[in-house]
Amino acid sequence: MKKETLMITIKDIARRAGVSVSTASRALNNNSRISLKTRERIQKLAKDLDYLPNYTAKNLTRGEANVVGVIFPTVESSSPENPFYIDMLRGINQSLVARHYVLSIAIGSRVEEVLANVTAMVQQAKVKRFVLLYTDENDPVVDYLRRENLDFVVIGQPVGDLPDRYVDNDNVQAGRDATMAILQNGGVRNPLFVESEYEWQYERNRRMGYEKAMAEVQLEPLVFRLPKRVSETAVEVFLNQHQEVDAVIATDDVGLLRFNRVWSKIRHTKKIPMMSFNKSELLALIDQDVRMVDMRPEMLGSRAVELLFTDRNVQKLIVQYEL
Amino acid sequence: MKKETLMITIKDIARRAGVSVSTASRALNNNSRISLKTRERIQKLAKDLDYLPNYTAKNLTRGEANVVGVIFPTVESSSPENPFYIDMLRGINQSLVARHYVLSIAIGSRVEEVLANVTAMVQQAKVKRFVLLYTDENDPVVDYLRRENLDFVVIGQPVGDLPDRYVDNDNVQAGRDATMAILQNGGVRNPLFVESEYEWQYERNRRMGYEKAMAEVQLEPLVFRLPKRVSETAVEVFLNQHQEVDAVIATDDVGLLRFNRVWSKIRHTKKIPMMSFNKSELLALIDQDVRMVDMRPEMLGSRAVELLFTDRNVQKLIVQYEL
DNA sequence: CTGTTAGCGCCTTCAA
DNA sequence: TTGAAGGCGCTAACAG
Repeated sequence: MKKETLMITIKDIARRAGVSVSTASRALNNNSRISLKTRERIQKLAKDLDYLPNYTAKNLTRGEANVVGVIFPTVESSSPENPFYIDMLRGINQSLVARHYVLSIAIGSRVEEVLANVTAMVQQAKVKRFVLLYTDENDPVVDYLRRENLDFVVIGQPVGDLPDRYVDNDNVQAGRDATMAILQNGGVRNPLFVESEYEWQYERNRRMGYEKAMAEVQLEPLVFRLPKRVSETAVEVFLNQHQEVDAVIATDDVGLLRFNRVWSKIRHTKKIPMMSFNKSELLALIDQDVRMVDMRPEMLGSRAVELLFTDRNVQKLIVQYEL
Repeated sequence: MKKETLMITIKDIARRAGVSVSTASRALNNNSRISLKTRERIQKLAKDLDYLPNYTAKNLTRGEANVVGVIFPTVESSSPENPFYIDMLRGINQSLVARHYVLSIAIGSRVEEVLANVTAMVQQAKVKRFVLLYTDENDPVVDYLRRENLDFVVIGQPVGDLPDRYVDNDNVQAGRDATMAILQNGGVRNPLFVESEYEWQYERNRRMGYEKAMAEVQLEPLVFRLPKRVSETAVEVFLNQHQEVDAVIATDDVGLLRFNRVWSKIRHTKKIPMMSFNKSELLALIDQDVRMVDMRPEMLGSRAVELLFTDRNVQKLIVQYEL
């Protein structure tokens, strides 16, 4: 083993402070059994000596690593190709650094890979806490976490009525607010709601909000689900049948982009208000008046970590979006 | 400390095998000082008992964590909002899992955050190996890694002529091949090269390849740099001045999308061959015959890890792209 | 309130 | 070729 150049341990602290190692340890951990005076003295000394605890040693005695595992969806189950994920990572990491924890990730192209990854983390690296960046029904990974009684928090509302803890936006409310906002534009009476073919939970919720808003103002809701294949015809047919559409709310940027492609082709003169969720540089590519609801992915990430370190009876946290 | 339900240690193995702990340890590490016979016997026993080494303990004695830190660019220095990164992560992780290593990430919105993140990893978590997902001149993070003599590999060719080890595609060759391929389309004589405003190293290289190819076939190269602001006018002006353009090679998908937006507006009848680097679902949004060069980000990731675990005099690895 | 002692799981020098 | 003993840095049970 290559010797560290210089590395201050509690031993050094103990010696220099003229106390035993255990006292030093307790003082550094702010144990109330040590007199406040010596605690402060030792903590100051530690700071002066630039003491940094060795977490690999701590982990050994704790039986848990100072690591939170972040689990990515596979390509099939979701779309990890989404910038949203990077933002969430940044938020997660920010909260972790503050707690002297480290972010580790589990990622793979198939569920089995991911599961193997997670079990390795648990069994060999002693990771006990996880953040899931997706929800999926009958997910073997979640099954495993539950079975092993590990701590985990999901980002995004779980589909069933499961007891898992989660962090999410209030997507129903967001859908409603977005609709109301777009109706502020003078004369808008027929905003179209565009959703993807995947029926994500958040899409369902945003649509509910949309429908709620439309009901409130006594307008007829109109929903279009983008077809699986990226083809123009379906959209074109729909738009021809619905000449009345005078605004659009899409569940995400790519959806709006797909829609706009057809719109600008067959209605190229006409500008209408458009709305999307999540800010994205892609929206700059749309030659329309686009507004967006920022779901604040960073905040979702950092709140997830907070929830993870709260006692287990706190079930969920809602993150406020920004219009 | 919560007691583990059941956890087999080398002690158990040693006892059941009737040998001492040190022999068990050595046998499991395939130390040649132990007779092949007992080595095999003990390894078999370990497997039968589902023995898994405790890496937090190993790490303590090794003085190094079984962790590789993956460092993300900040938003300013690059664009982490790129799906490319997720693919690289997947590749990196795949190689790491095989080595019983874990992937940790350092990410932040400002360089200082990232640097703090990295130093914490080094000092407190004993991480000694890193993969950088970006290159930047005068990067304090790289400075730190060099100064501390830590092992790191960069993905993407470093700008200066620095001694850092890196993994990259042969972008010059890729640019040449892409150009040659597009020239195969009957009648193409004036393929335009579209690059971003950022002057990334890989763009420069691809352009070099493009210019090389054009020189070889004695055609006049034509390069357009997208303006910073997402505005149509510059592109439009350029296209009006260059009616001859009959094919496009863009350095990335968003660039092609931006270009195509104008193209389809002012030349909407005309279809031309287009080419982009990196596969991307966004390209499906272009109503043209688009081909792409797959730079194989997963492979870049996994090769980076291999390089990281090779002795330091191997300087670089080139990953083959796919046309 | 503080010190002594043992131990977490594994590795490695030293001795046989 | 193997074993005994000590140690990595830190924590915790038990004394005093």
